[in-house]
Order: sequence, then structure tokens, then C-alpha cells
Amino acid sequence: MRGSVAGIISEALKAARQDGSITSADEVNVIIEKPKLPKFGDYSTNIAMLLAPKEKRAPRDIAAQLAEKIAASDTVDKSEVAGPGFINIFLKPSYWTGVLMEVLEMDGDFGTSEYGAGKKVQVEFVSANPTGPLHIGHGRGAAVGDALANILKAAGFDVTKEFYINDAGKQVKNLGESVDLRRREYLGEDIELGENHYKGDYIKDIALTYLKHQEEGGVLGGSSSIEDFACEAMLSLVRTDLAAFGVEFDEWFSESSLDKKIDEAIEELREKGHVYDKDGAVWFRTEALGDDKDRVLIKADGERTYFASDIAYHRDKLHRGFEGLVDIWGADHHGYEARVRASLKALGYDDSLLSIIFIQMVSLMREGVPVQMGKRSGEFITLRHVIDEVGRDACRYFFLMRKADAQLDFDLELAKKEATENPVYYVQYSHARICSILDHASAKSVKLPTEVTDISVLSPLSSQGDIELIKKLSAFEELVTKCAEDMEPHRVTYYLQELAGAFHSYYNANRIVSEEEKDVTTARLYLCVAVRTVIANGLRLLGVSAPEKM
RNA sequence: GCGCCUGUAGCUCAGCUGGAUAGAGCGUCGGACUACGAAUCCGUAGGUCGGGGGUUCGAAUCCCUCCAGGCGUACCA
Repeated sequence: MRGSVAGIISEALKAARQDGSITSADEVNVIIEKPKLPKFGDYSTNIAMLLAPKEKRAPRDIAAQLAEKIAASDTVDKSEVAGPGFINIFLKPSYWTGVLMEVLEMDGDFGTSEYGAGKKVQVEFVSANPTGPLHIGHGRGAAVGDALANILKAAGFDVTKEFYINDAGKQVKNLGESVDLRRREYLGEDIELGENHYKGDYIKDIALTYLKHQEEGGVLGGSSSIEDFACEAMLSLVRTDLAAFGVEFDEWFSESSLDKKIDEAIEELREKGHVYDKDGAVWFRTEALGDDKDRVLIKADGERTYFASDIAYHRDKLHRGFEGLVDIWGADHHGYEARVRASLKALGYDDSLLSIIFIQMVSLMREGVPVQMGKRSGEFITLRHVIDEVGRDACRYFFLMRKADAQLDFDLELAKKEATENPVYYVQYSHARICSILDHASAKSVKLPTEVTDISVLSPLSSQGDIELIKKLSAFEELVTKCAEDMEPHRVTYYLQELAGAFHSYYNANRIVSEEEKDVTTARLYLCVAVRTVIANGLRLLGVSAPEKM
């Protein structure tokens, strides 16, 4: 779409250079945009304004020469010079029916591109400690990570989704102890929970399950420690919740599997001269690489820090051949970024291959009033609770409505409302509505062939309304690549709301199925099919269903 | 103190590498179903883009500074 407009412009520039009206041979970073106002055309470019300083001539003068050459293209209806030197390009309706044809042909693939060129990227997200159920913050990370992975895939990247299991540190030990204490409690002992022990009811559940397994003389009786058992149980809970949320990972990477690799990583840093000993601890010279201060890798007591395993983990990712890394972290970890980047640089990598997306806080609301979360009891609102209450679709959509690094108010009541004010229903409704229109049409025995073979079938689509809607569809392709480039899945929700809105307006303004005008009906039904396709493709990127009935 | 994020309509937020008259939803107010789903649509009102400088043909967008809010600044994980 935009590509071919860019082609028209560069052809015009080439022609101008050939006939000598443009003399500078410098590359210019041309911007092609879609003007807000229809009188400024379908596309507009600032190329003349960029050339003006190089040519040392008035922008409007240059624009006039280029506009003439642009108008010569057979897809261009007319081309005008406006304002300080914009060139506004008006395309022929046949251009737009061509676009519609493309949507229909590509169907489920419309929106995909080769932008990523098969580059291997890894998206690591959620990575929650297996010490408790997932809460809503994890849910937001899961929704963003999964949607981003879908978008990157659509944009032509080779994507791997990974969950990093923190199963080596002290917190897993605390988990094991917590379960063990509850186990002994069930056996009649008096117990006292320490400050670091987990107090949620899920701990009791695990303790009970453990006892049951023991009674049955299960496999876990001897070989496996209660700590491993608890960790496994927690993980399976996490997997279940993620499955309920529709999120699947390609890899589950265990921190404990790193072990020797941590020493290797430290050794490599030492060889490269980034490590020194002080006060009985081993330090990493991160300050020289952009961090606020140097960091400890091995504590005076001999334990390796969490940071040390994180270095080893990222090193391992790169050894696995990923050319791009995406880490999705809670916003409270942003202080961590500088040291991780420092470690990549120290290991000899360009740290720009790592992108970190920070997930800001979610405030749960109920009709505008914040939902209290008992901090003392340690009872967070779990992701599972929210999925069960508002449904998976609404939950995912709401998590994706704001850009990741902006705080999000999640109103449970709004998410459940089946009304205009709820964007999920608004978008899904447009899909269901189209399905219903198509049913209606076939009941009236207006049948569409499975494939459009002749573009002239679409030629009745020439009104302003028809063209506007097709334009909206065409924007989807570049939206997807843009979202991939900037790693901002939230824009898909805005786009879908706009497209759904455009369709609803169109529907109210135009009779689609009409028995008198068969040609118009057929063409419009194809337009409906294309809108439905794009809505479905967009929702699929978000991991939200596209219902045929609601 | 230093660092990161945020500040756009009454509310919640979009605004792509600087572009032409700053947008949407909700909420206000007023309209539209004897035809395809009114879970919809149409219209109306509402803004010194936190303040002040600068860069240029042109700034919500880039730079500096100040103000306000959030978060982070561990030999914790």
C-alpha cells in the first residue's frame, strides 16, 4: 500500500533528476503520511520541503514539478501542491479496490510481513517466582508478552517465548519450609511461621497433597524433597493459570540448570578484566559501563547473587543463537536495567540487541472505586480470580489497552458490561454483526463465491464511505509492522476500536443487502468479509476471540 | 541527592521517525429502530498539550530549566 505510494514518489524523483529539474543526488528521508482531512488527499509527502535546502529553491516550486510527475502514474487520480510545500496525492478508486482484493486474497495472512526477515528473537515474560499464584501484575505481563510475540511473528520474526523459573534461590527454600511447616501442623504439631514464610492458603493445599502422596506411598515419598515437590506443585498451578489465560510458552528455563554456567560467566568477565575482589566479595565493574555503581557477584559468605545468575542467563540466551532479546519486567525492576546492559557490554555484545519492556502497576477498580488488597495477609488478587470474574477475552483486552509503561486502571465492572462503553464488546460485536449480516444474505440467497477472481466485482465500491473503510483496512499492514518495530501491542486495540467504529458507521449509513441492487450487494458483502477478516486477525494478535454470535 | 516513568477535554487515555484546523471513548445535552443485530449510529459542548525558555519554514513531539506525582536507588530474591 504505502510501499507502492513510496514507489510512485521515488519514480517521480528519478524522472525529475533525469530531466534535470532536481539536481541534488542526496538521499532524503521522505515521510509519507495519511492526512487527517480528505481535502489533503489519500497520501501526502513532505519531500519538496526536505529537498528545498539542498536545491536552494522554494519548496512549492519543487513540489509543483514533482506533483506533475506523480500525477503521471496511472494509479494516481490527481496530485496537488498545498501549504508550505506538501504534495497531496489522490488515488483512483481502482487503487483501493485493489487493496480490498489483496485483503480478500491474503485472508488470515493479511497483516503479516517480512519485516523481521526471520531474525531469531526471544521474548521472556511472566517468569514469576514459583512461590505463589500469579497475580494481576503477572497477568498484564503475560498479556503483553504473548501479544507482542504474536505481533513479532506476524511481522516475520522467528519468535521463541520463554518462562524463566527462579527455582534456585532462597525463596524456593522458604517455599519448601512453609509447606513443611503446614505439613507438620496437619500432623498435630504446633508451628510458628517465620517472617519469610508464605502464608497463603495455597501452601496448605500443597501440604495436604504432599501428605496424600506420601500415604499412597507415591513416587515422591523418598527421592524427592518436599521443597522440590512444593516447587513442582506451584509451577503446575502457574501453568494451569496461564493455560486458562491462553498463554503457552515454548521454553521453560530453569534457573537451577544454570549452576556451572554462572561460574563460567563470572570467569569470562574476570578474564576480560571486569571483575575484582574487595571486602571478601567478588565485584563486577559495572559503573564503568553505565551503571550507578559496581555490583557484587559473589557475596562474602560465598553465595552467588541473583544478578550473577541473571548474567549467566542472558549469556546463555545469546549462546543459544538469539539475535534479539526482549525481557518483560515489572516496572519496579527498572533500576536493574543498567547493570544487565553493562553485563552484555562486558561480555562483548552490543546491548541494543536487548529490549526491556517495563510493565507498570495495575490498579483494580470496581465502578471507579479501588479494590482493596490486603497487603498484610499477603492475599493479592490473583489472575485466576480476574479471569473467572470477567472472562479471558475482557481480561486480556483490558491489560492491552494502555501502553505497558503507563499505569492501568482495570475496572472489573466495566470489563463485564455488555455495552458500548466496554471496548472489548464493541470490537467483538462488529465481528458478530458481520457474521450475522452474511447469514442474512445467504438466507436471501445472495451467495458469495469462495474466491474473488475478477476485480470488477468490487468496482461498485466507489463512494466516499466505501473508500474510507477500505483505507482503514489497508492501514492494518503497516500497523502490525509498526507495533513490532516499537514493541507496542497496545496500538492494536486502538486500531481495532477505530476499525469497528468505522464499520458500525458504515453499516448505519449504507444498506448492505439489497435485492434490487445485486452488484452493489455483492461488492459490499465482500467489503464486510474483509472487515471481518481484519478484525479477526487483529483480535488474534491480542489473543482475544472473535465470536460469530454474542 | 541521583536515575527512570508520567503530566494532553470534566474522567480514562491515543497522538507513529517534528508537519497543515491536537483526536477517541466515557460522561453532558439533543436526536435516530414497521428493512441486514439499537451490544449500534448521528449531532452538540468541552483544550494557553504542567509552566518558562530554545532549536526551525513548522514543536504535544527534539534540547535546557523549573513545578507536580509515581517508582527505583542492597554483599534481597
